[in-house]
Amino acid sequence: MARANDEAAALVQELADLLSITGGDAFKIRAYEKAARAIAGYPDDISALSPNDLKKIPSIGGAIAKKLEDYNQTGTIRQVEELRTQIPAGVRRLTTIPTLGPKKALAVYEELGISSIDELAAAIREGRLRGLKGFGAKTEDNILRGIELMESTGERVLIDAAADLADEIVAALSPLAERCAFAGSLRRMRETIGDVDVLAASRDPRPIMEAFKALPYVSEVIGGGDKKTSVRTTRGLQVDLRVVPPESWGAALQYFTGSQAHNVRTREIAVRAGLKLSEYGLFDAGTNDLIVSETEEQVYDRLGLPWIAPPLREDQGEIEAALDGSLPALVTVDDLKGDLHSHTDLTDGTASLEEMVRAASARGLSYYAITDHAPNLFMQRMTDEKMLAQRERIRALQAEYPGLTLLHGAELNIDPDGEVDWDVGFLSGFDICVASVHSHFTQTPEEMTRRFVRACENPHVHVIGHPMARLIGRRSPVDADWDEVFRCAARTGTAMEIDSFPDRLDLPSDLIRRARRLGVKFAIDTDAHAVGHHRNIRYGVGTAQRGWLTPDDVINTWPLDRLRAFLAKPTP
DNA sequence: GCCGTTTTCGGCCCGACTGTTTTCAGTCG
Repeated sequence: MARANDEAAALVQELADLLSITGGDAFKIRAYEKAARAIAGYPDDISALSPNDLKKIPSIGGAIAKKLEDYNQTGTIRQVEELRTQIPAGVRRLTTIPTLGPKKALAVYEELGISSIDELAAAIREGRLRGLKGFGAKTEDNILRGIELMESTGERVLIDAAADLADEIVAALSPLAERCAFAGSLRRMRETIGDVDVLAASRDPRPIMEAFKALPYVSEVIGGGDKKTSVRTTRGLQVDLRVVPPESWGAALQYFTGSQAHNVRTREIAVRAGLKLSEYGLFDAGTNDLIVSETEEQVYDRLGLPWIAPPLREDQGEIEAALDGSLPALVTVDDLKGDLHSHTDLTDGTASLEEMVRAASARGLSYYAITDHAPNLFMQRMTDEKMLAQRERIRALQAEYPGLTLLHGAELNIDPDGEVDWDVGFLSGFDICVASVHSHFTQTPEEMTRRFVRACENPHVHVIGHPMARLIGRRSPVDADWDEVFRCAARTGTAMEIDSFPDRLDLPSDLIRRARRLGVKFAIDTDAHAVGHHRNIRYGVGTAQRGWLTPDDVINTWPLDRLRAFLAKPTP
């Protein structure tokens, strides 16, 4: 995604947030929020658009187009700057605490002058919120729990923020280096990233280091020499750049990709073979002669191992599997033939049916499911009539896409008892149904387990969407006896979703491995709400790889006829 | 502020849940 779109979207979203704190018109605020999503999800660079073209973007009218024009010319939006002088940034940060919205944030700011999360936590502990209208013991409790949840992710960022930054840095430095790539936890596709590691190969590090320090989004140079420079970006993320001689590339990439536990294991193997492995290469321990270092493949090969894909490098059994030749042939983005979960502007998506289908076609998919929300998620205002009308539009649109089979589906809501929207008659009209938990997140594990089991036993539920319903850093996963749920999913032929949204990545990789061992099949979906969300598929696939999945484990790598047979579900 | 097979004004994302109240405000999806 173009950086301008993200920055402009963030400014418009900030405008919405600030207005909600100052008590602006609710409809206006929603209009800004919708516009922010539209900008972020817009496929082309908005900084290249004229005011007239800006207005053609859905949800962007004259007023917001003018603000975007302001952004294109000045790099900011005047009204945002003005509101910032009234509401400190810390107050807006307060609204990111779960259960604390704009009204309560304004109250603690105006009554007690609190404008940071730390101050708020201290004030609660000192009992200074007592007596404040609308704040009771439970509220205090919830705020403290929310702060704790946020702090548990620490300074780490979601994978898409790190990946976008790393891609940009690699693109900027590549012309100056013989090779350039990101390594570290990002290359291993961990779900959150603490700092970004970039590796470059060159005989002349200095120009690369200088270019790196001069990047526009670098706010602070933390330190640096000839081999390594560390900076902090304007968004607070630390980036380490290491430059190595070209002949050390493979060993360096292996070393800086980690994980540390994986590296300990590979170095042990080297030692036992009379070798020494470092970031500079694989050496003879006796003579110190360099043996190999140019590619990762050479390094692993000389250690008697096949190349191990980075997402597996966690010392979670990959060394043993490599030694006995049982490493999985991991699923890749190219293996995917379809996407089974997507939304349009009929519910909370920002793109039309036609735009979403065009994007799916551009991905080279051979089947694509439209799965808008079902009526029990009341805010979406879904009706039988709307769903049936959408089906007609899909059937008509199909004629334009001979190579792409369009499936009509829905994302059903699993209610507290495990029931879903609509009766059997209506459900049987869909090609595919995803079913997800969207409410009652705090049931007991027993209730939650029963709920999922009942959903899996429903012959019209094919995929359990984002099963843990977590939002990384914002909402804890729901609690269930997952082994029990997975056994039921395997028995009933219900797939578990791997939702590719960077703040979901759900199922997470550890549970994917558990589920796979119990015979579960998976669907790697984008859950796209905008054209641009299709790009998130790389994170879902990365998570699947961390879960050791092969194409055979993933139903949307299968040819359509095999998928359809799966969707028929076995009769109990 | 956006939008239009209800077309330049009037509707739009409303109902459930929680925690605070004692009839409802705030938050969330």
